Formats: sequence, structure tokens, C-alpha cells
Amino acid sequence: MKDVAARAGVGLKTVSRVVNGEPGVTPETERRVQEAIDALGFRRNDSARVLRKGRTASIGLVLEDLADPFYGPLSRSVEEVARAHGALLINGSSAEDPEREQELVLALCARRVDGLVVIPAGDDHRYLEPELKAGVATVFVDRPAGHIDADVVLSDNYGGARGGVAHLIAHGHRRIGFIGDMPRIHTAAERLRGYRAAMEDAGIPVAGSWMSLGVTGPERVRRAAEEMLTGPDPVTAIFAGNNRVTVTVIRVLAEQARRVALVGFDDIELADLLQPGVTVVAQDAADIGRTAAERLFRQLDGTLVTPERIELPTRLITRGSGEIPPAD
Amino acid sequence: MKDVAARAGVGLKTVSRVVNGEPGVTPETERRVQEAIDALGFRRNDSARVLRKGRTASIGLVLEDLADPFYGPLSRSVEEVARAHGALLINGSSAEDPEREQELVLALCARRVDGLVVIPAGDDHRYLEPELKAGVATVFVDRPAGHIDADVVLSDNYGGARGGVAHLIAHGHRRIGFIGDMPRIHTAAERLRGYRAAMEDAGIPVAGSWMSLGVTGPERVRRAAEEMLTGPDPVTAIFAGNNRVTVTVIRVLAEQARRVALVGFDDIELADLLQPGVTVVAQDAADIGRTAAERLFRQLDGTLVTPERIELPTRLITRGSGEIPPAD
DNA sequence: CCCGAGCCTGACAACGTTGTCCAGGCTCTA
DNA sequence: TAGAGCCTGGACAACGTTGTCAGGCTCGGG
Repeated sequence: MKDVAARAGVGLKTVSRVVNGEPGVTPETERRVQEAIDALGFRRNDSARVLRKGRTASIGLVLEDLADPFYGPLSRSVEEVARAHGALLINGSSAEDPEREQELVLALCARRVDGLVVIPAGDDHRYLEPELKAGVATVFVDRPAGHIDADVVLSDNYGGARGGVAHLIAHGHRRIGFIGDMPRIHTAAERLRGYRAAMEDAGIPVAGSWMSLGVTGPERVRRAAEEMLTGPDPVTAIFAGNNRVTVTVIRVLAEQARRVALVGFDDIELADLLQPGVTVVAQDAADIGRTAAERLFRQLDGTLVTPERIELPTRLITRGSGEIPPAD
Repeated sequence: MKDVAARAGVGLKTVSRVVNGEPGVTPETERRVQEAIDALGFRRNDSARVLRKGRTASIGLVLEDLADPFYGPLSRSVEEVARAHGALLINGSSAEDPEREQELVLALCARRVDGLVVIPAGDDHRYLEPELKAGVATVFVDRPAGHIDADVVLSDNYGGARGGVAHLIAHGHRRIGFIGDMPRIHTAAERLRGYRAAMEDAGIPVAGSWMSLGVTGPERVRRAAEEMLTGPDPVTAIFAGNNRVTVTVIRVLAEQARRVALVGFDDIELADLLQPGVTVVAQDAADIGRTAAERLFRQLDGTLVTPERIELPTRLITRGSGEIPPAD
């Protein structure tokens, strides 16, 4: 900028004015400055700008895994909202590791992002307290924050799972299996709670062998599914706790002789083209992201003060697999 | 930092030393400083640090659409490499709009990212020349840069498409349709070229009605597919130019009475579970991202100087749909 | 002709950090 | 015991930008 000023024969501040489109510059002067800028290939240094102004016009997004199809649309919708507010998006994957989450979040805070959208991996977020006090807007997504009071936007995991399992029960099933993630993950716990509630509503006692918790990785899901299908009290239907589980269960069921019903939590692409189509409890990732990001910017506006918990409804999409009657 | 220094009763520089783990501080002093840091919830301001040091330890990733399943694994692998180098990832979607691409890239340059990974939307990147000269490491991905000399990492689109079409020809097809994106997109053009080459290799003249170019959006793809299936010279097989096209074509074919062969470019999830399984020419998005990011950091190291074009091989995965014989 | 109002413009400090340099106190050796 | 050398700690400038403020200019009215 110094160079530009020198070349245009004007003061530093005048260049700054031109660069920022501030008023009070003669067209002639502006032309000279613009010319110098082009000639020198000058680009404003936003780091210095941030240092001076205090706002970075960027928000951080910490999620579990960018490669997971659930987070693609979510990131995208957060990005769109950010863009509408002139902000950039910095994002990182925690890989479901609390320590990595904290490391990422603090790195983002050190960058002085204006706000944070966090899909928590850990369950204690007290480390964020100084940042919150310092004015970093924060919205948690998909799972609530631990030990601090903060905005959270999530799906109705409990209600969705309950509805999905009730759907299976309505189609005559009583021996229904549940395969889900580690219950320390909030969504997994809530979906399990929904499963139990639906079973209890119908007065069906749940056998321990019907529930497989903390199961991750295709091989373990496969083993869990096979066990509940061939065990002493074999299930006639399976409720899959998330999209990764659903996919593996589909593979397992395709190998089975008897027809087993399936309802999965989270929609998956092409679910309607499979034979049978996969019935799912769908959540709208884009909507979740948009809602969270909008709340974030309202926090920044000052429009929003009190932390709130926003639960978005899920939708049961029937496509065939959930309507298969029990085979016993 | 000033406050911390005051509270600990030491000089500014000493705090800086503690924060950065520099040697030359007595354990006792360090303890006092650490205590003050904790008490005040101090976090180093990286903007100021960047301003002083010149490096931001962040890289920008500009892609077409974060929500596209092809880019999820790509982003993730870029992120992993960045993480290994202690850098954060800022990313944005160009939505296939050249202007938005430029806007994003320049915003990232203004942030002084150390490097850029760009999946180009436009075909003229001369606007980047001053930045390149200023030392911003840049790697293009998936498509080459326009009018500038820069690193590019991409799949062998030509060879992959040619192989995929040859596969159909080997199974007896002669009337093979091609549905692809706008030929101004490099990948689309290359795949089209591969299609033509395979047809020519087999001595098959291509009817104009077999090629549908610049087709985007499910409705238009659907119409294109239906036209080439029911037209005057109906095709017995379709080569789909990208994953979005493939998905729509699958839907259309599922509604057809006669069996039509299909090979798609890009793998899609659950392709093996469909009836029939979908034969695809797969590219390894994670590998592409990793290769690009590694080149980027080698540019930053100074290990790499001359721009290069790196073509990664594709892989034909046969699952059934591409092995259907012609139905006429 | 003088004065005040209004418009451009530029000098300067400040944002928070780090690199450079120097001072003071200490230990060790001759 | 004096001098050399090391270790610790601090003062200061600089990174590139912007907010503040004041100076100089023009113009119109009295």
C-alpha cells in the first residue's frame, strides 16, 4: 500500500480510501491510485485489516468428517449463509476425537473467527468459556454442548427414531433390532431412547441381544447384524442408527434368504432405487446448517442473546424396506 | 498479552516466549506467566502473528460444490495433508461460476493464504498472475488452469472414458449414447473425446442424436436419456459423463421395458447394491486431493519449481450394468 | 476583500505480535 | 578478585491497515 501511495504520489490514507470505496476522493485522484494498484498488482492485506478492525469476516465450522455425505450439504448451506453475510468459511474435521475438536476450535479462535459452528465430538466444552465471554458467537449442531450454555440446533432424534420403530411395529414386527453408535454420542443415545420408547409404548420387552451399541466400522456392524439375525431370538426387523450402519445392513440383508424389514436413520442417496427401496427417517442436513448459521449471524448482530435449543423435525420416508411384514 | 505481562510482572517478549515455547525462560517465570495466561483466558491473536511473520498456516480450497459427494473425500484428504503441515483449510464453493471463483480466490489471497487448491470453474486464470508472482503456491485440480502455467492434478478423463466405452463395445454394443456436461468444462470435453476415440477405434460412425452435451439438472438429463432411447436410431447402451448424470440415467433405465447397458464416469455409493450393479469408471477423489495438497506443500518448501501436469489413472469397476448385451 | 463553511487530503497513532538488540546479573576460571 | 561469557529478561521497531484529526484549498456570501 505504501508502494501504491508512492507511485500514485498520494498519501497512505487516500489509497486506503480508494481500496475501500470510501467517499471523499476526487475522481482524478482515484484514477491515479487505481492505476498504481493495477500496475503493482496490489491486494489489500486482510490480516492487517483484521488486526485493526477486530472482525475477520470468517466463521469456523468444525464437523466430524467432511467426507461423510451427511456433512456435505450441511457445510454447503452454512457456507451459503456465510457468503450472504460476506464471510468465509474455515472448516476442519474432528474425526470424532474430542481432543482434536478442542485443538481445532482453539486454533479457529486464535484466528479470531467471528463465530463457530461446532458439531461436538467431546462432551465437555468448558474450555470454550473464555472465548464465549470474549464474544465469539457459537452454535452447536447435531448434538448439544457439554457443561456450557450455548445455542444448539439438532434433529428430533428421539422422536424420529421412535416414529421409525413405531412404523415397524405397526407393520406387525415385535422382534426389532437396533444397531447404533456409541451412546456417549448424543444422537446415538437419543435414537436409542426413541427405540426403547416405541417398544415400551407397544408393550414389547426388549431382549438384550436385539441391541448393538457402540458399533462402528463396516465389519463390526456386519457381525452385529448377523448375530441378531441368527441368534436365539432372531429379529424380523432392524432399525439402523445412522447412514453408515444402514448401508452395511443393506448389504447384509441382501445376502439373507428370508426377508427382513429395515428402517434407517438418515437418508441415503439412491435409497429409492434399491430393491426394496429403503425406508428412512430423514433429517434435512441443509436445513440444519442454514438454521445454525442464521442463528450465528443473529448472535453477531446482537439480535439474539439467550441460548436456545432448536429441534428440527424428521420425516419418515417409506420406500418398501420398512413395510416388509415379519417373516416368522 | 500486555495484560498478561502486567499481571505476571514480566515484559511483553517474555510472554511471547512462553506462548511460543521458546527457550530462555526460567521455569519459575514460565509458571508465573502460564498462571496469568490461564487466569485471563488469553489466546494469542494469530492475525497479528500472521502480519508479523508473513505466513498464515492456512490454505484455500475452491471447489465447485461442497455438497457434491465427489468433493467430500477430496476436501477431506486435502485437509489431512494440511493438518499434517499444521495448516488450516478455508474453503468455498464456486457453484461452477467463473466470477464467483475469481471472487473467492482473490478473497483467499487477500487473507494471505499460503497456498491454493483450485478446482477451476472459469477458463482464464490470468487474474492470478500477480498472486503467483507474489509467491502463493497454487495447484489446480480436476481441470487445468487457463492461460497460465500452473500445477494441475487430474484424472485420465480421456483414457477412462475411452476404456469405458470400449468396454461397452466389447460387449457387442454399437449404438452407444453419451450424456455429458458442457464441453467448456475440461473434464466433460475430455470424456467426450474419449467416447469419440473409442467409437472411432471400433470403426463406428457416431450419430448426432447419440450425443447430448451441456446437459445439467435431473430434468434435462432425463429428457436427453429418453430421447436417445426412443429416437429414430435408439441406443442400446449409455455412457454417463458424470455421477449426477449416472444417477438420473439409472432412474430412467429402471422405468424402461428393454434392458439397456450403462457405464458411468465416477463411482457412486451403493452402486454395487442396485439391480443390476452399476459399472463405472472410478476416479479416486481422495488420492487426487492428497496428491494436489502434497504438491502444494512441496511448492511451499521450495522443493518444487516447475509446474507439471499429473494425470492419475482411473479404474473400470464392472458390476453388471455395463455387461448387459445389446437388446436389438 | 475577508471570513466561514465544506471538501480533499495526509500525518500519525494504534491494533497485537515477534525479531533484534542490549543490559544486567550470574557463574566460572585464571 | 577481576574479567569473560552465559543466561534471562526487556525496550523498541516493524508488519500493513484504518480511525482520528487537522491542515489547506475552494467557493460563496457578507
